[in-house]
Amino acid sequence: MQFEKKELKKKSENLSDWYTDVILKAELADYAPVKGTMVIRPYGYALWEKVQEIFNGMMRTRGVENAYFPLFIPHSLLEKEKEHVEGFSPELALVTIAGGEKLKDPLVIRPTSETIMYAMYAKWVHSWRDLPVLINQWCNVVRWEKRTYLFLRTTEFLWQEGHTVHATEEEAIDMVMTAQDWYRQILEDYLAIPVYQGTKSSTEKFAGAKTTYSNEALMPDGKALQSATSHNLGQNFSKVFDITFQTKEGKMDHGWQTSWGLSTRALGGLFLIHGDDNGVILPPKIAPIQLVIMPIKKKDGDAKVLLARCEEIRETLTNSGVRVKVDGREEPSVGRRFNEWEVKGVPIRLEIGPRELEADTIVLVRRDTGEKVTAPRKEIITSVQKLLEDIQTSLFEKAKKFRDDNTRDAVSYDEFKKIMSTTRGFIRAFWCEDAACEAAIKEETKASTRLLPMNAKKETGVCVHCGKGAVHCWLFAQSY
RNA sequence: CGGGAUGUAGCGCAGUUGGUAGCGCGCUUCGUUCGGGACGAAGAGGUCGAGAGUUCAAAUCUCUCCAUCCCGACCA
Repeated sequence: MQFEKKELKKKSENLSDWYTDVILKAELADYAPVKGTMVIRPYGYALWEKVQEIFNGMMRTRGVENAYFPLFIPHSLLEKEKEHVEGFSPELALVTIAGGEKLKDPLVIRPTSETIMYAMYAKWVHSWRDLPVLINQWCNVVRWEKRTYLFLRTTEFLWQEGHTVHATEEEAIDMVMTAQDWYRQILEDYLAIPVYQGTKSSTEKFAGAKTTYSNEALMPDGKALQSATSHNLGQNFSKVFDITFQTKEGKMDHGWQTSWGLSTRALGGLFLIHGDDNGVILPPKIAPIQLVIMPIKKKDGDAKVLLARCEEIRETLTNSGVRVKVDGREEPSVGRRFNEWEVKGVPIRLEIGPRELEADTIVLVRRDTGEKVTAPRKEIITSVQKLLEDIQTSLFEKAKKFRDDNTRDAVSYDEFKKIMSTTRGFIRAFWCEDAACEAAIKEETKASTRLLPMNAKKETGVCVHCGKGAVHCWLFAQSY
């Protein structure tokens, strides 16, 4: 519950120590008994609920409905799509004994739900009239990663996975693009995380997908975080799962499918990007508490009047849609409580004491800059709303500037290597699109292809590694 | 799965040549405080990660486990 600021690690000194420290101290999450798992504590979960609320609203505009499919998947079902099972088998958790008996067909704890959902879709889809199928589920998935990290890579994590079936490929592609746009909005407009969007190389794409679209964000240490992905599955799965339908013309066809997911990992990116030495900084649009009211009590002041004023302010702001909390605790001391809210990243602190009561003003302090302003109480709603907007915008702008400043062109391989051994960040470079070259670059520099930017024009160039002809500039970076 | 490190009060740590456990913070109670980490007084809190061995005696020495964290290969 309590913490010492002097124990708080500096973000500038050691990013990963700082990150872990801040997550624990801000009470966002805590380590759980099983290695690689974590408890998402109420304050952290509130962020996830906010993401759910926003994303559900987006999905509704396209008629995507929520449903729930089982946690257990028969291993035989997973094996149906060859690439898919190969992609996931190293990280599967299997249930081999249940009810005291050894199972003939082990149960897989879902690493993703394509197989179980599509086995069901096959039962439900017969006619073009049954299409499109537009289903999303919010759930947990398990991937037995060797190396884990709070939020960014945990053995079990929460996500949404949307799975759709369409009558035509055009419609499926349109769905994927829509999902990509939703992700851009969530990441950029709400989490204030600027992203590059584009397609994955064939080695980096989702196991079983025709095309994978990604949203890549840059972290302060110059590594890229894949923050959400959308897949055009083509007919790969519908063919093995027999999702067939009769067209208007009376012909049989396989459904055209998409799947797309956003996980709690995005929250990890949020903490990494916006935090500072004093803790996390939450963008106002996603912050569970946008403003905390701190009454400053004085021995000779009238506590009742002060607290009544705080209540009044709370009500005024709440009615205008601001998420407010009054910190009327007697202990610990004011300074310490200031720091608690700073670690938790509450965007605005409102201070009110005898001076403000006297002058009928309030003091507003920004979490991101520390800037302190006094405003007339009458203008509180506009002052607060403007400040919240400013904070939201400036967090995004700051992150975007960092991302842009750390996106570089590499013409030669020496240049490429130099960037990777110094600043890292995104590198734009020609690549021949040969997987062997990609692997060699990764081996030698740690950088992998992140994506081919959307609407990338065909150009004439030579591969930064092998010197053979190349038609596209790809984005490279070391990934999380 | 390789490499490194660490397990002693809630957290951070100390504990010498083996002698039966301590410090800081936090926690509880009372009082005075409160505009950036207040103060006083009185308290509570431990199978020293687990097991085995050596010894009159083990937090300390030996062995075997286990767990966690960090660094690499795999990944949202």
